Amino acid sequence: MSDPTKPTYDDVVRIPAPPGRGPATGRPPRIEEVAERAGVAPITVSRVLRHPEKVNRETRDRILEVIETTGYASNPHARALRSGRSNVVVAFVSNILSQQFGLAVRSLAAALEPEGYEVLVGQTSYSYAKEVAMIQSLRGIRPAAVMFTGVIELQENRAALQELGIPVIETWAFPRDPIDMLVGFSNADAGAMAAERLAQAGHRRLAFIGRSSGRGALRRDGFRAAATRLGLEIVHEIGVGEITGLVDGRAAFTALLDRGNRASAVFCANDLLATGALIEARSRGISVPRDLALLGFGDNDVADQITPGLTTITFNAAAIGRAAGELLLARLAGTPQIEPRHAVELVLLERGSV
Amino acid sequence: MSDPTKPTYDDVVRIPAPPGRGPATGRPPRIEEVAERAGVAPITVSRVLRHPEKVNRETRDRILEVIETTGYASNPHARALRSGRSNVVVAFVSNILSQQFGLAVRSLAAALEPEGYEVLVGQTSYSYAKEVAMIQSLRGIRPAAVMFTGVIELQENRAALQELGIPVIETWAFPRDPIDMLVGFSNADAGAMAAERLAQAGHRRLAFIGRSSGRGALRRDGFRAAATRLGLEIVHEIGVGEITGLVDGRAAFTALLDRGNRASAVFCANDLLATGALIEARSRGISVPRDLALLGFGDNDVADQITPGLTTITFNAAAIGRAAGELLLARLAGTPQIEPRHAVELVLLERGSV
DNA sequence: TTGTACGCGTTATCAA
DNA sequence: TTGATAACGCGTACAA
Repeated sequence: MSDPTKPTYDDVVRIPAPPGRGPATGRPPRIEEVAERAGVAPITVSRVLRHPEKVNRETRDRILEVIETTGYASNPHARALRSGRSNVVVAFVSNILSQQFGLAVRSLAAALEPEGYEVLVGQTSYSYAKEVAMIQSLRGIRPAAVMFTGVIELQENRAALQELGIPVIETWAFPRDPIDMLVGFSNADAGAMAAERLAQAGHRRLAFIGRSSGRGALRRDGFRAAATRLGLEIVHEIGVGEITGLVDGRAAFTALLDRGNRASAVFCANDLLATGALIEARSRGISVPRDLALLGFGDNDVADQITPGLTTITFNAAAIGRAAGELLLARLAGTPQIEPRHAVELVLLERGSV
Repeated sequence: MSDPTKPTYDDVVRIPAPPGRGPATGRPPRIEEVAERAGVAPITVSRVLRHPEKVNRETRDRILEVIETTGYASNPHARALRSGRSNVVVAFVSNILSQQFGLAVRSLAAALEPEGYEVLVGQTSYSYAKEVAMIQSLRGIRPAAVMFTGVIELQENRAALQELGIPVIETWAFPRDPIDMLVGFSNADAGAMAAERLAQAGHRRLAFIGRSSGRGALRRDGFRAAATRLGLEIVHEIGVGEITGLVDGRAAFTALLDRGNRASAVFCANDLLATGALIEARSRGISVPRDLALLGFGDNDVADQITPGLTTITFNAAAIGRAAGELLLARLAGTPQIEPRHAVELVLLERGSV
């Protein structure tokens, strides 16, 4: 198409520097220089930054002014090396492409950054090997805290994380025994809500589409249990592997039809799957919800924009990040008596596909 | 809905530790311990890790064995402090929720991690203030390199980045004068391709929907120039601010209709906008492409799953990350004579909306 | 309230 | 090819 060897140049706008101090240049200033200019010892400058209340008001103001004019910022490596602790909070997501995880990480960062912490994102890719490697690398980085968008299943990693001696937040589930702190919701309850909603709509024969490990399995188990309790029958279960896009939902739905679907309603344990299923159904002339009801979980961006809107069970991902940030700040500030579990509410969004 | 105060516990699977070495526990081993066990000085251990060719083969093998059994990994803070350089490569994305940026970062990480670099993701949120602050913080972190999913517009930041003295990669555009290295495509060409494709389909009166700053503006300018050249008329331009979801595309399309649309084809400079527009058109009974043609840019996940598929101009985001990784590795390895610009090909994906 | 002395763990530099 | 020494920049521990 375009000739990649001779692209037209883009006339990118160049925004001139505002008058005043130019860009910080050369070597960053060290604490010693700030101390000299302010006529104090380096340790006093350090105290102004770490324990301002321990420094005389006038001295502090003078030092702060020098810090301001020099643009001094302490070297994070030296700080981490000396104190054995850094201001980095590492957030691990199992899939960097997930919108929900992105929202949670974003609000975590929004909560922590004003307090001087830096949030960095790592990816575990639903792989245990990767998870082991990343947790090993934490031993060197010594972050201030770690958050996972998920829970840790490998005992080995649970132990390793505990040994780090830093706050650890697990999310996206509600296990009996979190490693340390928890901001999550019950996946079992989500599955149960699904069965209840479909029963209420009069469905008796149900199908399930979802991952057969991890959180998908937790939702499936809750779905199964509630179905049994309500006297419903689960006539098909389509297990899927890693979910990379809408295409997986289309494939799973096709598999359901290939097996001669006998269900009148389908619970998809993930909205990407549900949306894909909805698109596939429509392309086959299957009317949703008239011919078949579809219920999703997780609420991604597309779910409420397609027609009919996808009815889904969801929660506020940003609220998870926010609550995680607040828990962490409390713990890092040494607040005693923190309730280390926070439950996020599940919500049923009615949009017409059931 | 569910009672958030009493969620059901999730019975998370616990995967037992495999037999063999337990989790790394306690303080990480220091180089001194490794040296003692191997009967050498610490510096020799360091050399085995940094410049293995400078160490006698037998000595090296003996040290490597001790490293293996102890699980030693050097402390990144100490290393960065002493050597003034870390193994961290920082990738800044303007929006952590973007799928395309995610793909690029993912393949950047895949290219760099085998070589011992760690990729950390930061977010600039399309905000200059944020960008200034993050670049300032780089002075302390001293990363091995930086990548941006975008180009830097503020002269102040361009200068600051140059002063860092580390490799800097800009992407997602093709400016005349990149700060350092560049892996991008021409947004002007993308706009031109759009006009050409619509002209070829016989359209004479066009509309544009997109951001009126940044890369959106570059595509618009290319679109305008080509339209003029081809004797087409751009009868509407709908500028949008920050794009957060499909809803922005719906709103922009509605705005277009409110202005009494006279165009027979619309170029949306972003697929989220285009998909939103397509959904809005469908919900209003406007047939695409019969009543109105829609052409997008960027190819997100949804674009090829909806009906009709969105015809779009795109590129391989993963290839950008990969090429950036290779350029960086070459530079970091000190390879002389690197061509610091890499152009990625634009591709027209025909899917029925034009 | 402020300062002195020292060490965090590593690697650059120079010497052997 | 290997080692001794010092220094990276900061903050803890303790002293004044």
